[in-house]
Amino acid sequence: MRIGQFAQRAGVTPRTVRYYESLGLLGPNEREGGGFRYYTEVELARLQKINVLKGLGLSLDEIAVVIPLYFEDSTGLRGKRKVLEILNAHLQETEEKLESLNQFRSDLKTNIDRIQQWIDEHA
Amino acid sequence: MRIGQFAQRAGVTPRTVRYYESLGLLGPNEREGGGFRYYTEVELARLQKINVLKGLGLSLDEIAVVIPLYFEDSTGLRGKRKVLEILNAHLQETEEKLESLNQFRSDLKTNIDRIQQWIDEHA
DNA sequence: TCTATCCTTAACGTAAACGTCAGATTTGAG
DNA sequence: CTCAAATCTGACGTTTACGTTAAGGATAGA
Repeated sequence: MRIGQFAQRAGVTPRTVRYYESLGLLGPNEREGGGFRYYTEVELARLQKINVLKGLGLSLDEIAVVIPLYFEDSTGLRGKRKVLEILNAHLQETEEKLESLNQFRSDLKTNIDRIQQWIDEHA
Repeated sequence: MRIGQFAQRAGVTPRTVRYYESLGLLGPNEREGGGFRYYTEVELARLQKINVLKGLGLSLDEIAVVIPLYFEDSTGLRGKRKVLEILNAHLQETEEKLESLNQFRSDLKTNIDRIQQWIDEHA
């Protein structure tokens, strides 16, 4: 599959795919024949994973650090320890975000109820 | 309190404060005497709230929509209904984010455990 | 073979959220 | 009163994550 279909199936533009490649998020693949990029389902899964992580608010730089874990086998003990560090930091951040988000949700609900009640009273 | 101390107590820079003012997130306050901005604890609470919302990934534009609810009394039925719409949309987004974030957290834990186990085995 | 469509690189444009000067004015401590 | 420190208003610079031409080469169906 070439870049057009590849990008479309992931819900992004070809430009985005090339940009990610330039950042090292997607590998420089086979360039058969006329210099076109060809992708497989494996690469597609990777791109979709990137989108999920982006949706969680990770920057592309952060994703570049985490994404290899899903698709490559990092080798060496020191590398693993480093990755462990990073992941634990992300875990802590994530849990703090979860807490804030729950608080935010409850604030939202309170406000919604308050306004709804005001509307009901003045209907 | 003037802008320097104000900004510092909120963990931002004076430039950020002026920027927020230009967006309408913080009011154009009293400009006693020589044209300096003077702030109170109330404004500080507002600025801190803005920081929390930012930490949750809301854009300044989105915050501009939500923040008045915490500190001002929006008036009029039509306004209330509109605000209600926006808040409900935010609530839905928030709940989706919560779900994704929980998934992300569980993925992280899985990876951490996997790596930790690998390290233990090869220690 | 022709042509419509897809692909290539290179380079400039954009929006958000500030940072960073420059040059003038105000404040407050000594 | 004096003078360094803080503040003021522009205005241009920066980063992230792409969008958007421009000018050409490759591919596939009629």
